[in-house]
Amino acid sequence: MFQIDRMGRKPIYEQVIEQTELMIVSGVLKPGDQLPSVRALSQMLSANPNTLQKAYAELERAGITASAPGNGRFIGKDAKALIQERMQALLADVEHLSAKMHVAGIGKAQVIAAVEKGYAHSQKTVLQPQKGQST
Amino acid sequence: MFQIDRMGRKPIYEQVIEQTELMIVSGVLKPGDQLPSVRALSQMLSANPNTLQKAYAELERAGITASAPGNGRFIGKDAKALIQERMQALLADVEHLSAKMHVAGIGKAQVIAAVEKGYAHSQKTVLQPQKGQST
Amino acid sequence: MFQIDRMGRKPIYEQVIEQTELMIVSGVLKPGDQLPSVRALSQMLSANPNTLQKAYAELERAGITASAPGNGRFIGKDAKALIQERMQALLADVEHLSAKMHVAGIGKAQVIAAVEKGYAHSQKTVLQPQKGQST
Amino acid sequence: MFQIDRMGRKPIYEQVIEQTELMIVSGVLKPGDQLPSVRALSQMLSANPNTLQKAYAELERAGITASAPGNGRFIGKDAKALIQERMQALLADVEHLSAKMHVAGIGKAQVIAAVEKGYAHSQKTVLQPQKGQST
DNA sequence: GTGGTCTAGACCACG
DNA sequence: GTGGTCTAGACCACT
Repeated sequence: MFQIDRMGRKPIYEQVIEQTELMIVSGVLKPGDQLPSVRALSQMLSANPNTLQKAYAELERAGITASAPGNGRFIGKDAKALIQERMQALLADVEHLSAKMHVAGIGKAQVIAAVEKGYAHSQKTVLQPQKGQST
Repeated sequence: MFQIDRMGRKPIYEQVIEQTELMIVSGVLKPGDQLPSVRALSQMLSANPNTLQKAYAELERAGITASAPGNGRFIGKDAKALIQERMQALLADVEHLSAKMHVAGIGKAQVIAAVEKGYAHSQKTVLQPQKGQST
Repeated sequence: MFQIDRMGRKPIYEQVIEQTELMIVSGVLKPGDQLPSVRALSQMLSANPNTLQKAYAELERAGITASAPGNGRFIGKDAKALIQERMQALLADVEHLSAKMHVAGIGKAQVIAAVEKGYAHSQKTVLQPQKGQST
Repeated sequence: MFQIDRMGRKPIYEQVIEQTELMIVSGVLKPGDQLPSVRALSQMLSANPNTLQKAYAELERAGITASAPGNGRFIGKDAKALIQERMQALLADVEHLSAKMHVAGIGKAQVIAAVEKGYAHSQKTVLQPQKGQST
């Protein structure tokens, strides 16, 4: 269910957040679904419960999940919309990367080809954690 | 000459590296040009000399600069080519971002529009440090 | 009869207590009236009987209700007075909130306007559980 | 500088957040000021560094502070405005409390008197942690 | 020195 | 069983 990369700069809790968000936005997890408990998830990933607690806390703060103490943690009603909205910010990243590549003399065609490739392989690619931002 | 952002996750030494590379690849700095000394730069940026030493060391390790002890530090002959090669890795980032956006339901057209925008404003954009990689 | 919010910080048993008190103090429930049994209420709210047991126990401890074993649970004679007395403590909360707002530069007029608004809409407002005490 | 109440429901990290915000909004702390380091504060309050880290992280997430790793943590430029905006939410609490008191038969005059009292004693009151929300 | 992350283990309140 | 808070102690990267 989760795929964690312990090496690499990206902290575990961020990976959990990102993958949870992707599962929501891609429909694997739906509003009302219950998330694995911190303890259960901590066993699955063999990570410390506190680390997962931190991940979940951040999802809750963003309004993506809601917790009912004693009952578990659930995906909120507007989770998908909230995430999609935040994902719009990725466009700014693409823009910035494109600017760098332009300056570096990389043809626009190559960049667009990369975009196409991403759209083609999305399922396979997205659930694997990326190795490390090369910037 | 350098524009650094003290707040924000990207470490100062990485910002110095990136901006130096961008200045080389965009032709502002040419092979044979001399870089400011660690001490001089440390005053310009009011940053710790160790920090800049680290940045320069990494540039040197990558073969981008060469130091003639006692004479200063210069941009290497193949600097531009080396950097361009490394920048190819950015394509993988674009691909990964595209995959995420596909899953999030963001249209391919929007992504390509962002690419176009990046290619249009490259000069203005690139020298400003980006706020934070959302990935 | 009861309106409970499962998400949100306020525990269910406190919500039951508070709403029971409000119904008493507002005259919806009168001394001698019988409360629903733990089992019945647990079905109505689809909540754990232990939770409601806890709520009732606290009401009883405060002298607001009295149970005749085997006969049910009834609202005590002085229930209203007792609750009103406890509600005086809310004045301290208002005072504390006012102090914070003063420091924050919020005008006294705005605070008083909020009080007026509360007094105007009391019926509608009070039976809905509040989202979260910001203090 | 900080006044912590270890008993009572309100967690330490929330108390630190609240008191920091109050110090900012009341002008004791100004934009650009440096906050005590997590380690220093952890000694002052004889609390665990992680606890304070959590408090500071939340302030940062809200845009109230900014951290420069290796340099310390500073109060952001718009800190005061951000907090004031959030404090507007307290008006809703006042309104809700007022509604409850109306139902409980507490005179509006008493409530307004409490507001006045709060505005009068704000300095003394606000820096002391409140004992416990009576609701 | 600074902030940030992680582990380990404990305790509490809630249902 | 659940989530939430706290402590203790460690490690890392950055300045």
